[in-house]
Amino acid sequence: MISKDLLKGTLKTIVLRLLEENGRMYGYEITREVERLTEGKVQLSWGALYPALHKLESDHLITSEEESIGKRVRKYYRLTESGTSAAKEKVREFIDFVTIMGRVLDTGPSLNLT
Amino acid sequence: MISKDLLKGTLKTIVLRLLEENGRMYGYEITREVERLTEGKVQLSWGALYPALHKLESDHLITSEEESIGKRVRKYYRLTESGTSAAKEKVREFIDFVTIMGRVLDTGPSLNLT
DNA sequence: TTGGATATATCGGTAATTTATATGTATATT
DNA sequence: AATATACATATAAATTACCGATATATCCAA
Repeated sequence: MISKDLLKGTLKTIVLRLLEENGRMYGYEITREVERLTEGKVQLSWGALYPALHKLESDHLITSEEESIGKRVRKYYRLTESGTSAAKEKVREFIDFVTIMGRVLDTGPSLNLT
Repeated sequence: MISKDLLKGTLKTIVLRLLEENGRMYGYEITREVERLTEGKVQLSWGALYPALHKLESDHLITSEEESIGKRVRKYYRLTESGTSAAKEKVREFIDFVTIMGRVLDTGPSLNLT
């Protein structure tokens, strides 16, 4: 299990990057995919994810389209153009962060940036 | 300038690791050292640092000794035994975090862990 | 003598997140 | 047939780390 404190501030980065990678996804699917990729070490909470998706949408970084699955409604999200830029920027930001932290923590060869 | 959101949760890791590296340091010195190491890209705030130091002390991870510099009092901190373990653990935790995030963000060769 | 660097400290407010709760459908188990 | 679990979205209250501002005081150089 990854420290929740460290995960703070990474939610939007994760969402944007997954959407960039997969084209379109719905909320529940995003949490599943994160669990799969992290072997259960990261579990997004509904209480954080859905408000984050709403925020990204109101900021016009993603758009949604509802789809009916039987009687259930599923809400698919995809990146807008500015969302795509935002995704790239966020990932770059994260890499910068790790680079700098590696210097501060002097982690040596265990963390190599190219 | 590194995103403040991302920096959340890293303060104690930074403090513990710097103390591990340098033996003993005082608060002001810690902020200076972080600024130096990050070329100004990370600036710890007093409002975060001092409470964090107090917390670490009350958790017995660090101890303090006051030293008089002229009429000024300077408060040096150093790791306790459990603080030394905590420092190693925190750094390990951070590396785990980065490893997992690299997988989620699929950052490719720009972020290599060994 | 005035400003900037040194040095520690507290406090109000903010914002992201957690935990809990709500609602309803679909499917598998017993 | 009943029950539990997975699917699926959503909100609200409480928590908590952190930022920005403020306070206090010394030292030193221009």
